[in-house]
Amino acid sequence: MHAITLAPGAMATTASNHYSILTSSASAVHSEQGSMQQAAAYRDTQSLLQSDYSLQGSAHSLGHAHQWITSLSHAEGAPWPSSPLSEQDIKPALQGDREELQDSPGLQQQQQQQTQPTHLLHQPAPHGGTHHDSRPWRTTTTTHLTTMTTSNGQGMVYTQPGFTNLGSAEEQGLHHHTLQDAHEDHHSPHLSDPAHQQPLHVHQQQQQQHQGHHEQSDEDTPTSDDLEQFAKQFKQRRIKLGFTQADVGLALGTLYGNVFSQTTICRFEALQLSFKNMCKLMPLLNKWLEEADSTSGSPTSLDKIAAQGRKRKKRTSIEVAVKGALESHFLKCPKPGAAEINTLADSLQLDKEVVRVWFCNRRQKEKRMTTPCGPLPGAEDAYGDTPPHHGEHTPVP
DNA sequence: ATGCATGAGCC
DNA sequence: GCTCATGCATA
Repeated sequence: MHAITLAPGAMATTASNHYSILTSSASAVHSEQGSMQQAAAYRDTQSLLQSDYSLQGSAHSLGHAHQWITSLSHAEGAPWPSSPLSEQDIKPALQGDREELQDSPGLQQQQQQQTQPTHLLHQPAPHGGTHHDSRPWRTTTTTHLTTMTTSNGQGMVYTQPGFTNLGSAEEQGLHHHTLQDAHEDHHSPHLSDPAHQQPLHVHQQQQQQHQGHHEQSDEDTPTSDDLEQFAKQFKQRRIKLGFTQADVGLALGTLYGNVFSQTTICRFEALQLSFKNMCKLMPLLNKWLEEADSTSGSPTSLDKIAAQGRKRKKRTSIEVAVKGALESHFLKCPKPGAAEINTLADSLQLDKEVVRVWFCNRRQKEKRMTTPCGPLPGAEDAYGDTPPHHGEHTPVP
C-alpha cells in the first residue's frame, strides 16, 4: 500500500499564541469558592488557561514530548468538603495532580465485553491487547425489560432503595415497575454505599440474572434500557430545571466531589459512553436530579470549582483531505504499528503522535458508535479485539 | 456536539 | 503503545 501524500502544511493548530507561562490566570483559577458565580467563573478560567502553549509545528525538532502539561503549581487540596459518600470510590478529582482514579485496576478491561458475534477471533496485535471487549453496550441483546418504551420517558422512575426515586412532584403518577424486577430484584449501585464501588458486572445482563438473588449481592447492574431511559429523562428534567450540562458537571463536583465536564454530561445524555461508564455516572446524576428537584427554587449552593491547571497542547486541526487519508488507512488497518504510523505521519506531514492519537480516537469512536440496534457482525472484532478468553457463552449465531 | 488530547493502568 | 475515561477547545 502506499501512503497518500499530501501537500505540506496539512496540519495546523488553530493556535497562534506563543508558549508562555500564564501566571495571572493561575491566580484567577484559585478564586475561592463562592466568590464567583459558578458557570461564569468556570468559563473565565478556561479562557484564561488557553492563552498559552503552542509549540507544535516546529516541535518536531525540539525534541518535544508531551510536556505541555506543565501543571500549575496550585494544588490546595479538595475544595469540596469531605463528602460523606466520596471516599475512594470514583475519582477524587483533585485538581493539580491526579484528577482521576479508575475504580479498580484491571476491571476496566473486562467491562463491556458481552455477547457478540466473535466469529473471527484472531489477534494479530502482539502488544497483548487481548482484552478485546467493549462493544457498544446498547447493541447488547435488548432482552428483557423495556417495560416502558414510553413517550418521553417520564413514565419511568427509578425506584431503588439506594437513591430515592426520581419521582418529581409534577409528572409523577405512573411510576412503578422497578425495571430490574423484570427479571430479578437487582438494584442499581446505591450510592448510599459507595465504599464498594462498582462491582464489575462481568457480563452485565445475562450473567447476573441466572444467579438469582443472594442476600449479599445487592450490587446490580442496570441494563442498557435502564440507562437509556434514565438518560432520556435526565435530560428532560435537567432542561426543565434550567440547568446546562456544564452546571450539572460542576454540581456533581460540589455535591459529591466528582467534577465532570459538559462533555461528559453531554455524552451521558447521548449515550455515548461505555456501558460501565454510564453505570458509574447514573447514580450520581440521579442523586443530582433529586437534589436539584427538591431545591429548585432556592439558591442551591453551586459553587464552582475552578480547578484544572494542566495545560494541553493546542488542538491540532487535521485537514479534511488528510482525514480522508487517515480514514483510508484506518479501513485497511485500524491498528497500525509504530513503523506504519511513522510512515503515515511522514507522508501526511503530521506528527507521529498526532497520527497515533488519531487512530486511538478513531478506534474509540468506532466502539462507542451507538449502533441503532444491532451488533455489527464482527465489524469491530476484526481489529483484533476479539476476546480470546471468553469461555462461557456467546455462542454466536 | 464533537475532535483531538491527556493520563492511568495494563501488557 | 493500547485501551478507556474524561475533558479542553472548537465548530
